[in-house]
Amino acid sequence: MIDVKLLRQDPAGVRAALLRREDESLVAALDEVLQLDRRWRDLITETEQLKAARNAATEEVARRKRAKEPAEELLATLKASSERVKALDAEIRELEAPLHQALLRIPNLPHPDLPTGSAAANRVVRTWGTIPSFDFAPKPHWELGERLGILDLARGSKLSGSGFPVFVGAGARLVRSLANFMLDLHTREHGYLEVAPPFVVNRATLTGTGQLPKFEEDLYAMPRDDLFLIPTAEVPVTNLHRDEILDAEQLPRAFVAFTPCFRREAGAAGKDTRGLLRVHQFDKVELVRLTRPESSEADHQLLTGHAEAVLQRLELPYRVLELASGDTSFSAARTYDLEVWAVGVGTWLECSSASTFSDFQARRANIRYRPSAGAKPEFVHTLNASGVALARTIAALLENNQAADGSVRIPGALVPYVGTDRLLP
RNA sequence: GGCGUGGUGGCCGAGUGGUUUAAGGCAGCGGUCUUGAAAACCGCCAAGGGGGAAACUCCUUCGUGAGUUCGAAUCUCACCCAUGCCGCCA
Repeated sequence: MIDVKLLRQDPAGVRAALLRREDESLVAALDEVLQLDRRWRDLITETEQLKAARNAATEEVARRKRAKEPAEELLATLKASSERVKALDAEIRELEAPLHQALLRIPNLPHPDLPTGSAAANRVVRTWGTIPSFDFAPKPHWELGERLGILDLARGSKLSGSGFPVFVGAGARLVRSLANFMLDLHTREHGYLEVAPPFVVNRATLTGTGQLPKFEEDLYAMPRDDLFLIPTAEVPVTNLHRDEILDAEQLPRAFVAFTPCFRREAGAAGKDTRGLLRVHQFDKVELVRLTRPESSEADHQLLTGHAEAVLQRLELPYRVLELASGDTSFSAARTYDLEVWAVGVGTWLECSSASTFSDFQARRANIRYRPSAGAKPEFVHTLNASGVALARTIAALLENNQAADGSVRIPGALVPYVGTDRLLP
């Protein structure tokens, strides 16, 4: 949620910042908020003056009752003013719901340093590793996976529909190995606290991180219980401290969680959907940090580095993209995408997204900290990065490490986990 | 699913219609004392919002919502959450 006070102070500045998201409809949304807020403040001022008078009179009634003095004429006037207050309160409540809803649908302000424009304006920050070359035509991962007997897309479709891959044998073991490798790296070397959260969450939790109310269509829902499957571990983990006031010494908090992620991918049909490129369920190791505002930018760099370390140890060539203002997601202020090159499909695959949300999620989820003892609570900054998503990483691993005979080399960092250095057809 | 019990500030916890402007304690902050610390004692310590240049001032909040009343933490109704026992169950 953006800061309403900032919007009141500098509506033109906020409007200009939001327009960098390349969404013209935001002008009307902001105007609606400003108008509702103006009306709300007028009403609240009037009502509070009335209430102050009423409270004073009520106290006088109490005093007279105790002193056994008559209070009938006061009670009569109080009845009238009390009814007036009740009517005004009702009017205020009717304004607050739409005001709050409108605010929840306004995205975060993009960081001033972002390149302006749509995805075409995304900036390559750096690249790492060497793209492998072959003296044969490299196969896509779905062919390699079928041939190795580790990936069964057809039976996944039978069970649940397309986009629900089944990993079998060494494939299932590879999934487990990757999860353990990443969790070990982040807990032992990067200082993260491992969390095993629920995969099913309520509306308040999804509102806290920004998926609701605007993106309900993207979620798998269980209407009978009004619960949803998590699209990412970011949702339950960021919300761990929802409605809490943390001590300054508790920051930064650094969590790592391995969970499945469920995404309806509504409207994405047909685009890059083959094999493991875009699926409805995939596993992901997620990193989440809660920081003091002044250290969030440095933390963002650190966090991105932690995700990169995974790809480096897996020997996967990648590039880091800084997303342009129009390509940065709803809640984020700034995002670096990590894209791995996959030789079989011949494209960059997004395996991680490392974002800072400034105080946007903290404001929604009401996550605060006390800068020093006795000081006013302030909102923390929240950040997260995939560290990393498994499906596309497996696609790249299979494709980049394939041999002419269809076997696949396992990178050294994974060998202790997988128990072999090569998968054979 | 059935029958109970409960939800009060950062935490614990008292409070059944009007000096509750929420007792008391813990934690925290400041002070006295002390070579220093602890202890003891004294004081300060909820959040959100409105108005104001500021000093300050006002309003709201006792799980949530609705109701009764001049007035609700307290009474009524509904819901949510937690918890105990029973039932079912990996």
